[in-house]
Amino acid sequence: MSRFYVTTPIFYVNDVPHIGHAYPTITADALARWHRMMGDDTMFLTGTDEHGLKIQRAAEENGVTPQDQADTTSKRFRDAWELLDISNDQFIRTTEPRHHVSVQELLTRVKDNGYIEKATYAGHYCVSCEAYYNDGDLVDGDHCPIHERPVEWLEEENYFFKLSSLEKELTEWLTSDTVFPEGKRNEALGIVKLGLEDVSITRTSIDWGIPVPWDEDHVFYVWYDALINYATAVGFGSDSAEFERWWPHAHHIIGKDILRFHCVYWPAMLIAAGLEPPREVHVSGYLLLGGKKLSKTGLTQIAPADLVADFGVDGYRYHFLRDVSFGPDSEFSYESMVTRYNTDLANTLGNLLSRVATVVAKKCDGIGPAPTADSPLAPVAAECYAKAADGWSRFQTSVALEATWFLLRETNAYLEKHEPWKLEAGSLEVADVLGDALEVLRITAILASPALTRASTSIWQAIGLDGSPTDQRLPDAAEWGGYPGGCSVTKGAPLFPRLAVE
RNA sequence: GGCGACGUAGCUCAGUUGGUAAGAGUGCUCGACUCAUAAUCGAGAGGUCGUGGGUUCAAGUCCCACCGUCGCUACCA
Repeated sequence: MSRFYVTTPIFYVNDVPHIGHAYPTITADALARWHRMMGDDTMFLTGTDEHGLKIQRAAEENGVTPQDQADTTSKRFRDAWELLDISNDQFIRTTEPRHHVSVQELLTRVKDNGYIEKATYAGHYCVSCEAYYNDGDLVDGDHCPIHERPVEWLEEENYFFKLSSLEKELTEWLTSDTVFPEGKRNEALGIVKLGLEDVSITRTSIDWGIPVPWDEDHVFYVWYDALINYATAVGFGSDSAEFERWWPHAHHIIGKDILRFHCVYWPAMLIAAGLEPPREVHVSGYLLLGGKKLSKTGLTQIAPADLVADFGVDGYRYHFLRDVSFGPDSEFSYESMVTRYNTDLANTLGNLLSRVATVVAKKCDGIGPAPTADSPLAPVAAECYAKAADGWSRFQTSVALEATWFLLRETNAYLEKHEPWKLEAGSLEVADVLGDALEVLRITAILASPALTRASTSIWQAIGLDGSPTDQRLPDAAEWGGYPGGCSVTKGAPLFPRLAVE
């Protein structure tokens, strides 16, 4: 049995959940669900990032404490993930006591190992980014290039992390199979090749953060506190046996905007602390609207709940897992969501279940027959399973689902070829054809369950099986012949009612 | 300026280490069917794999240049 520890970024609580947050979270969720079915020891973590100047100021503006501010927004993320059937094992918040202990412990180790020193830092600071900028990076003289707001001049005595002394170790780590896709690994490698400068990791200008244990005037800069959440959640600083169990099996899913932090700073911190860097980092692109970043389009105003209202949880999840190719930037469009829903979910899958259920009712008295061992669909199912498993293992969710749907299309063609609705009721041939189709529905319910958390169970029940698809164990459950026959097949309301094209 | 990514059918994209006459879905055209959610099935049209060179028996897949889009980074200031 292998271990699979998957994480999403932890989301900053100045922003409410939108589809840009939901995308990596759904991806991580589907992967976690797949690995659970594979029988892997699986841990799925998400959470919220709650420290920093921006939170402190937002709280002041709202007339509440930073903790209140964090509590409110953090809950909105938990609610959003509940709505989307996110099956995270843990939800970490960086304001938790266990995280404070963990951060202080990890960075103390870094310091004890000689990787932290004191120096003065001064520069243009963007409160929104929580980052310093060089003059050349600014636009319009004094505006942050990301937020296009004026930066502020800050000068403070800080502790620095001696990143520059870890180039060799980082190059070594990045040269192995660690960052995906490969292009992103080269990008990270490029950052290291250009030469690394030591980075400031503490602040004295604010107090909404985790105190530096060896100097009470300082708190850790929010980024360095945030990264450590991945270690905290699996027991660093609190449960060494648990930490041993999960680390370094981490698979981080991130957006390309935080590549530098996850592919350079984070592994460097771990190495400096005498720990192993994460196993893998998977970098996704941006969701775009009209070729522009989500954050610049107003699309962040679209709450997942709005789309769930139109497409259902399954429709929402399926669209992002199937239509977004993990890695490159991806164009978001409502129209393509409608198309995908209608063709794959309503037509290919939903309609297949409907027609099979109807014919079983008419020709087999509603009792689903067993499949045939030598069905021509058996090798197709085996190949689709292999491709799907490969897709899931490479974080290529769209590849995995495309492979799964191929089996459904072949099954529709198989029905067309044998026309069971024209055959004699109760005949052997009609039982064979319908048994094969039901077997495909059983296998598909399992293979699609990481995406279709609800419909997969509906299909399972409609073809008369007990339990649920998520209780099945792969790869055995995907073997042809698992449908026992003799089950009562029921035709319910359409699984995915077609959506009118607007 | 330096480094890097990307550029494959109208659209969205697969193409793992170079090798069967370029793939899928969707869209479009034609035909079939009517069990089914006006669903399904079949056939077809549609690509100089950004452009131009090069390496090789063989390149979408490697090398160089250029064009386009984007990113990281530097300097001048």
